[in-house]
Amino acid sequence: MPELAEVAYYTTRWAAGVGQEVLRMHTGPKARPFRQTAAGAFRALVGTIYSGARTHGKNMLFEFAPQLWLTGHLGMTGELLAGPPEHEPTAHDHLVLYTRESALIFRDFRMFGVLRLEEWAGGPPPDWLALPPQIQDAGFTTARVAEALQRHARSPLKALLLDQHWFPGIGNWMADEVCYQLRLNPAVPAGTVEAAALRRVLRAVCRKSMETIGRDWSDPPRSWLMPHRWKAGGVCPAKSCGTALMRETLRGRTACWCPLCQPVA
DNA sequence: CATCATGTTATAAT
DNA sequence: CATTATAACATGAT
Repeated sequence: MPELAEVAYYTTRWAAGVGQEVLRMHTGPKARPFRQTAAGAFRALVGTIYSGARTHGKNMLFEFAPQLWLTGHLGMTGELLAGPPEHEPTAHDHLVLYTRESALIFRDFRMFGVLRLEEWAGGPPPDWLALPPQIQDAGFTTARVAEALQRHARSPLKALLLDQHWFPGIGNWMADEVCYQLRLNPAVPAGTVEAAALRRVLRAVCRKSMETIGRDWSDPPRSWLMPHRWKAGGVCPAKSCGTALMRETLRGRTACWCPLCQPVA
């Protein structure tokens, strides 16, 4: 499920444990969520203080003082929850951190998500700091967008938008949304796209998503493609359009677009 | 039973 | 080497 704003929202659910000591923890029996850091290593979190979270695209960083950092992402079906201190882990709760007042839960039935633990003093670990500029950041310049478009000139626009190195946090529905708002077919070659316009739409979509979904899971505007793209019989929300939306597999993912507003060129 | 799912990554092909 | 395309991963819903 999670893209930029969904990931941001999920991390806020762990705010229930901020400032509290980890009294005990639970790791589930499945190895896959722990393919990068062995499950046993997470015992080191017991006795630390959970001091807060931040996100970068779909990546999450949680600080446990002193100098332990829990990182990872939610894959396709991951989510974070806060439960009562007596929470009984379900089959899909791969990590549960218990504080005096709450249980911080990492749940992911499909297990494409991953959890890592890093020890680093004096701030976030180097691999976190080395992540590329986020779309919301000042460093996300038109020149950078232009470089991405040029280097992947023959790639379909939507496929490039899913590249986390260039467009951190963009996932399937956001990529479709950006194409829709640009009135460009998802399959147009990236090399034909105007960088400044793409940057403007990307930033607008990210900002509004964070203000709605990211803040309280409220709905993005009805004028967006997003609320219509999966509905059976979904139609283009543009005024005086109403055309049936198209769906087709592009580079292994389902793309959705309006054939009238986003013609194939 | 077959198909599909809001993601990432290794590997193959150009 | 750089870029583009595909398959695999694991599980549940339809």
